[in-house]
Amino acid sequence: MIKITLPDGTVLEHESGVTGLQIAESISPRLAADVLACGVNGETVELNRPITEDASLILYKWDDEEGKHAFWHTSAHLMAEALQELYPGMQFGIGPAIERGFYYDVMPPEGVVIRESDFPAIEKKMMELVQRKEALVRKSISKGDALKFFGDHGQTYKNELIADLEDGHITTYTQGAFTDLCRGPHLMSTAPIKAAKVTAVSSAYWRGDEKRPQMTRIYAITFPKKKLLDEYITLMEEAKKRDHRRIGKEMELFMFSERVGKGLPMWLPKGTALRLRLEDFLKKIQKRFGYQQVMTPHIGGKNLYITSGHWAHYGKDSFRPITTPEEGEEYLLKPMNCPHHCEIYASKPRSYKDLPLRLAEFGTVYRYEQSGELHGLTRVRSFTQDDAHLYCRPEQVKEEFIRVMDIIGIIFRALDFNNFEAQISLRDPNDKEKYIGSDEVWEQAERAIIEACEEKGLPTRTELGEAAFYGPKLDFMVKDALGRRWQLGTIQVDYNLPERFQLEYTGEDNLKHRPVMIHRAPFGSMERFVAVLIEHTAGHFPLWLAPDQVAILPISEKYNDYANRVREYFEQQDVRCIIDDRDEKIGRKIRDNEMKRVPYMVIVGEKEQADGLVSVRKQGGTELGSMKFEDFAKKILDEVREMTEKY
RNA sequence: GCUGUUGUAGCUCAGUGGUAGAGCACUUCCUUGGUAAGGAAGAGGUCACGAGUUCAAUCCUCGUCAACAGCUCCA
Repeated sequence: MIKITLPDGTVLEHESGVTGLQIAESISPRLAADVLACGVNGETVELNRPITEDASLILYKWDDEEGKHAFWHTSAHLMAEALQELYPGMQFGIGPAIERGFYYDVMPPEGVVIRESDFPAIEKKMMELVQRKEALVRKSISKGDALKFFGDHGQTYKNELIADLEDGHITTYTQGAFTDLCRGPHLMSTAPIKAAKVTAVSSAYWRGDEKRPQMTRIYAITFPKKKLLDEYITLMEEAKKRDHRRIGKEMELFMFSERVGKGLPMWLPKGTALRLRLEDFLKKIQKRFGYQQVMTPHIGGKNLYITSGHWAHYGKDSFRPITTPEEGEEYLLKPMNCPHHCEIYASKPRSYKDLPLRLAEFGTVYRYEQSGELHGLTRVRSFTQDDAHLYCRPEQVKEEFIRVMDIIGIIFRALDFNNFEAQISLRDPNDKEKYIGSDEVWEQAERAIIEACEEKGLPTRTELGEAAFYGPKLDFMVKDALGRRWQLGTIQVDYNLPERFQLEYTGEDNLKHRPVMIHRAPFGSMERFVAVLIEHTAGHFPLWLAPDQVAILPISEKYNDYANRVREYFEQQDVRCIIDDRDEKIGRKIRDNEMKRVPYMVIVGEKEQADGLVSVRKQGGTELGSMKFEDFAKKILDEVREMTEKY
């Protein structure tokens, strides 16, 4: 007999060789029907894998990540089986489960291109195969046999994978006529898959390497119930409606022009006003935290970037240098603000008493992003960083770092970004060539970040190889409407630029010392931040940011005069309002996008006019009753003050 | 940058080898008194741009530009 410990601490006794499924059956038939996979001593395995020793057991259902993962991983095999039947000679790469669904990288036979129009056939074939309720059979196989088997089937990509695997640890899974190299885990059979949708096709480099062949990547998602698929489709449609590119156009926040150039956004009046409110908000906070605003030019001499190391690192892939009538004179559009700020630091002798020196600038920078990377406002070629550089003594690094985390915390709280992730980005220890600076300073910088996060108790994820070339960073990531991750706030510790710019301060000991530099941008860039904010709020901005705060609707043209009087008062009080006063066109604008995202609507008619009132509704329809329009304006201003001043 | 898809009215999109359509928005008129409206009429387009094939190209072919999805990249 062996002991099986369940997550709630219950210990069950079972015969050795018992399976997860049998244990589920012994608990309840309902559970046995729902369970998809199980975790044995922390390893996710199939339900029919015999358990032969004392173990902790978790039964995973659809609602568990592990359950979904096994479900979608099995679905990837199912799709591959379908593709194998539909396209004989298809070669397979890898087919993992992802956050939402799964994909399979395939190399179609010569001349075959898979298009969106082929999706229904693939879905149909998958559902047809499911009817056979095929079991997934796991088999350990020797490296030699594996190479021979997949070689015989013309699967060169699989063999490339096998070549990297260790003999004795190779397993395959077979369902029906399809056998795949795979570690698992899987469902016991394809039977629970009740609905499938192929969602996209695109290409992907084999093993993520630009120099290797491009394979066809087919994305799909499956569900244990048809209803869940319908819900998913609805959800995706809803998400599309929140796309910042769409809302930005509707609300007239920003635009692009082919003639200006791709990736070069232009802020329209309403978008500009919104952005300026965000900037003012941050400026106020920064002032409190001891920052000083500076302003620097949009270009800098080429030598500046040779000094900083950016020319060597990015020069080739940047906007080309600007030349002048002067022979040999070259300027670069600034791709970041740090070198300019370093020159400000170096402009006069600094004492330890001057530190930390905090220089802030809403600095517009220009980067020649690959054309395929451009995406709405989230990835552009000109953008404004809410940048600042802190120059401090080495022993001040941690405290300064923590103070920046506090600022980011304030911003994220004020805008209700709760679902962010903090990521510590370190350098790739196997590719030190990519980075500048000695091991010693890198370790120092990495330690400062890790310790600061620990001290603040911030849960983080660590990514190797994601650091900037001059230093490690802490990034705050937020997801957009479609679940794509974007980096917003960033804090970077840098021992290298002070070195390259020979920055110094005089210490208490009257000797010269080198300051440490912290780069930081709580929003990241105004463009990206506003984009994510739009998707986060679906364009329903909080009152203090909303382009228009109140929509005024006269009940008929007779009350236009009164409505206009109300509007004038609101405008005097800096309450942003929009009025629908077009003669006899009652309610036209209301329906229109111009007004539908306005937080408050006031209705004015006979009884309001008589008593100097407005009837107030909140967006969405909640009636708030009537009140004096002066009182309502005050209420709005109070509400705004409350939102911004508590931070 | 790579692979694939797309580009038709302000917006969302349909369509055809013989010079173009819908819904919403817009303009005008009508209706509408507690409301995030309704009716009628009208106005809007070098069918992204350039070249080729053709008697004839918005449609077919090639190129350019831009957008979208994914990959690679992201100071």
